[in-house]
Amino acid sequence: MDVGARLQAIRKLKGLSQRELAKRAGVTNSTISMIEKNSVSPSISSLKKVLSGIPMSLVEFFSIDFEQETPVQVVYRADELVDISSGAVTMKLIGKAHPSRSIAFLDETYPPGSDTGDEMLNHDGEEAGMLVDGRLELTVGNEVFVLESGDSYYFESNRPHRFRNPYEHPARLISATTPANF
Amino acid sequence: MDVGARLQAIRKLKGLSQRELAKRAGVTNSTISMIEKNSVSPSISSLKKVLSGIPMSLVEFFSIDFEQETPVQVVYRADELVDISSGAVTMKLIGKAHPSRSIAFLDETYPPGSDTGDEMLNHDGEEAGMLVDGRLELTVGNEVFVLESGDSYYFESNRPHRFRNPYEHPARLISATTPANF
DNA sequence: TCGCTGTGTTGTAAATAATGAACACTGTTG
DNA sequence: CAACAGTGTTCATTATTTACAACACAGCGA
Repeated sequence: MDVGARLQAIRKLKGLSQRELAKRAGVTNSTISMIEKNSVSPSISSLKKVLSGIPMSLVEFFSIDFEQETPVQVVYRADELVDISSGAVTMKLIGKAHPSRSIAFLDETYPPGSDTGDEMLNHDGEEAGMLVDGRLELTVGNEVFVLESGDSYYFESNRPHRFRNPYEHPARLISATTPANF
Repeated sequence: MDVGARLQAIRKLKGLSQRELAKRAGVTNSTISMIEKNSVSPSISSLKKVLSGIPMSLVEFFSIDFEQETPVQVVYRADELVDISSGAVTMKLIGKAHPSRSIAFLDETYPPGSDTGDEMLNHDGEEAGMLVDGRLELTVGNEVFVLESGDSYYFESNRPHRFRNPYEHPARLISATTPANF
């Protein structure tokens, strides 16, 4: 969805005219018009100024999702999960029919010897999980933990982290990440 | 945090020089320089073009949080979870030491005959969960489901929902809700 | 040392966006 | 109908941003 259509949709949702918004934002109505018609690409400062009249932040502006479809499916049977595995680790995603999920809820299985590798993620977000079977090694930052069945974790996704199973038995982990990066 | 500092921080995190990023993005190095020094306010299309060389979306760009989180507890042992039970249902919260959590990750146990009652939740958000033991009845809207071990669910929190265990054995559910309402 | 390659920082000219003042259109009101 | 207040659009001018090219500086190897 382009910037113009986005702005227009938001403006109309708020019940504002181009002139009204322009007045509140401290710009001219023609500016709003041009932006909405995509005949210009506004500068960050301009768009910020315009949005201040709503008011709305840049993040909100680009995040707003206008699709508000009613999610059809609620329950997913054990054999209905989407397999998004990469490598040895089995990852099954819950809620495949959900259009714009905000949680990535996974059922993960780490066979002996498996490893997610070192990830350096910068984006915002948090993740939590609980080990329901087996034993698993978790590294967050420069700390190494050994999770036993029933143990859990919670950390910021932007901290470098890694899961590894150096043990003899497979480990089963149920995890949740937000925002969903799948 | 301003746009210039933000771009510079991200660029350096990715280990790119101004020229390298400029080349990947299809702009000139001076553009990057000016933006980072805040001597200009780039247009949306320009910034988008620049970010495409990272690559990164506008949402991500404005969302990234550079605050170095104070190291908090990462791993929670099985006996360290916070019991937030109300009534017969046992609910244990993961990540008690986490200052401002965005996920409520719970280990829930429904004894035979237990029931969350009819909840009409107004708050926004989504929730997902997986049944790891027993059998549980889930009502969402006017639909009733019977979850077996390994089954899962995903729905919008604002839909009326209810969990109930009319069976003989306790049911264990692992769930995630966002945003966290605890 | 010199030359080279990388870095980021400037001028100046060309491209692009914002303003201010029109325009055309609609619905309302006397 | 005619005057009016509202809407969004368009155009010439002004202001801002971009590209291109040069510059200054730092590290490195012959």
